[in-house]
Amino acid sequence: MRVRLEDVARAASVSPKTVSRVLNDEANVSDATRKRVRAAMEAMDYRPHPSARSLAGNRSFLVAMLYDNNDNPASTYLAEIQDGVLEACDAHRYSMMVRPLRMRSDDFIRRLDALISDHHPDGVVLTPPITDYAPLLKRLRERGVPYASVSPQSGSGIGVSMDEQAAARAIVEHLLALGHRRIAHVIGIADHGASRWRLAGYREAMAAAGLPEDPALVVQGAFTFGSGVTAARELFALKQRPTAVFAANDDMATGVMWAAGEYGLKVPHDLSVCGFDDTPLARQLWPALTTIQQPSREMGRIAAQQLLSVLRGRGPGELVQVPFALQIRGSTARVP
Amino acid sequence: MRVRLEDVARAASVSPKTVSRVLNDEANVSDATRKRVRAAMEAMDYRPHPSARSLAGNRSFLVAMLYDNNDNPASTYLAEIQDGVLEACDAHRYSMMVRPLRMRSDDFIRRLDALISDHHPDGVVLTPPITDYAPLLKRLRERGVPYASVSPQSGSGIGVSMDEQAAARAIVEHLLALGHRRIAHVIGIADHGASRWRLAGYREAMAAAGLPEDPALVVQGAFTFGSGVTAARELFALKQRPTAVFAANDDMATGVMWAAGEYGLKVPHDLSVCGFDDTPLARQLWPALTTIQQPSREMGRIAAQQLLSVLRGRGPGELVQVPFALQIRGSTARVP
DNA sequence: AAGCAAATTGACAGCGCTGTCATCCGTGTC
DNA sequence: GACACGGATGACAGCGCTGTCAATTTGCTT
Repeated sequence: MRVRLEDVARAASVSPKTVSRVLNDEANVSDATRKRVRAAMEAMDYRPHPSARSLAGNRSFLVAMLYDNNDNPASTYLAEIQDGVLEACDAHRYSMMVRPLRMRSDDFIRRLDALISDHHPDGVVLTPPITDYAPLLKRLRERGVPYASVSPQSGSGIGVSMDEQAAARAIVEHLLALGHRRIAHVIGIADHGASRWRLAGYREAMAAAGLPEDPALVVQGAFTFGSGVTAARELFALKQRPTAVFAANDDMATGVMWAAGEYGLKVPHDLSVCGFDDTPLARQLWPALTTIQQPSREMGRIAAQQLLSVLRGRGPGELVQVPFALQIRGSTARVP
Repeated sequence: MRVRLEDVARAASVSPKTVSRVLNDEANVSDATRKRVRAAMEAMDYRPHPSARSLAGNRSFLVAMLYDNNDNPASTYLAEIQDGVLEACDAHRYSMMVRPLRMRSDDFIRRLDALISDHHPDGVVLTPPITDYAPLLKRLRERGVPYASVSPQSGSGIGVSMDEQAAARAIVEHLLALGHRRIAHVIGIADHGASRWRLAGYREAMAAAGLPEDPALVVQGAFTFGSGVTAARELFALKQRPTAVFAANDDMATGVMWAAGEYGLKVPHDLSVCGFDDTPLARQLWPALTTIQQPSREMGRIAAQQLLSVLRGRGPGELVQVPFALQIRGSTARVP
């Protein structure tokens, strides 16, 4: 039937324990033995039984990816993160499970506890916006579950982040360089780190250009297409319309472009628009959207890699900074 | 430390085996005993150790959801299915893992085998378009892994489906009722069941209205926003423009609306547009999109429930048909 | 060549649960 | 009242692996 560790041991003329050592990359196995065992495993197509490993070794080889399904970011973004996490887990033969958690709900902690008790993940990957939810982090530490975060607001811990503020600054500087002065900003959901950083970058660039902030040009959105449309209508109703709009994400930027169409404004001739994220949509629009490319998939992978590094006893892990890329496309042009 | 089955047994003054019986809802336990054991489990907040259960019982309590990451449908759709599957699995304390598989790739079967050998799922949920990939189904049967499908092309097996052809017919009939005669259709990716059914429904409705098919009005798309834009430009370039466009999904319909804006066509005044899926986007557009509501989340849940019914020995499972709902919104109006 | 520490290997128990099979008990039958 | 029978319960081994610790071998040193 199934090939067991014992069978490999017999084939390689060593004890089961030695095969176990090779399987787990432990020290104190001679090169010759290691090679022999590896060959036997290969030849027999041996697959360790995860439950047996887990039961005996008191570890699950399981990583849980947690996300907020209350007001979570675009599903595209999460799907890409998930892909990256999965890729990293696969590489080390860890399995991955995804778990939605309702951040604002009362039984958040109880559900977290249930997750841990029921599935025993060796570690978890946190995605925005739950990367900074204090009760969550506290409980994870109490229960001794290591975690890595994608774009945490606090610059500490392990995981991956991108300098979103610098990216936002860069995109606004791009608009400034095109001669724009009345540049509007559509903010994302209030307490998300992404919203804060992008707003901060906008302000920083405007201030550096010596432009006083005009409160009328900074409007609240909610990361959705619809909120972009609404925000844009508000901006277009102004006596002094902006000549450029920087929306905190691509979905809202698309909404702004949509609203521009309604008002008979041609993009980019009458209005420059830019977003943030470089979703697939950004390239499909016409004109294509100037935006910031955020390597979501890779960020997922890196976060998981850092976590795995800890789980596998390969060093403490770190907070890796990934570079952003300003994608200049057709939706931005010189000021009319 | 951890509460084990043995501890519960002691508390309830029964043997471990009896607790095991209660845990697994087995027969031959008296009501009194069952109640007593349940109470003890509750009181001690007992959580069975999944690996131990799995090892001893030779089952994993794991469901794998397979999807194609080659040309998969919108990530929103998959995310919703995933949510539904997860919900059903949670309800029965099964865990779920997601696995992307590249349908066209050479090592498809090898990867599938690896998945099974490495993780031992008790069953799998198949999502479009891999619901009908013959080599996959064959291998699953060979290895004795039960599966349930979401919207399989063949009307057999267990899982969930929706009468997409009837839905497409209904939406085209809606356009016909509004007086439209030159109705165009934008097809989805060629070999997907969704594309075929929706096209068939379109044809059926047109034929029933006595309208001969005009090949120029049926253009190929690829389920993406961009392909919708391209297809629409093609249609708008026609000497005799359509007065209505039925796109095979909302993303493409959005592309059509976008292109209409480019051409100075007002929706719905100059052009009616409708889609299929009722993605969140459909409601956010202005005008909001007339479309078919497909309960993706629920479909995921139902497919998983059918699978679980088999896994838990609760009957053979069936192919459940869910109803669709025609959502009439602002994007369709009487013919000009 | 003896002596010693370090590297390598193996024996064995046990992780927490379930399958198998034996035992026990209450009920109905004649 | 003896017997059969089915339902309820328990004893015990073992799922496939790893932790612990002891045994053995190797490589140096003097």
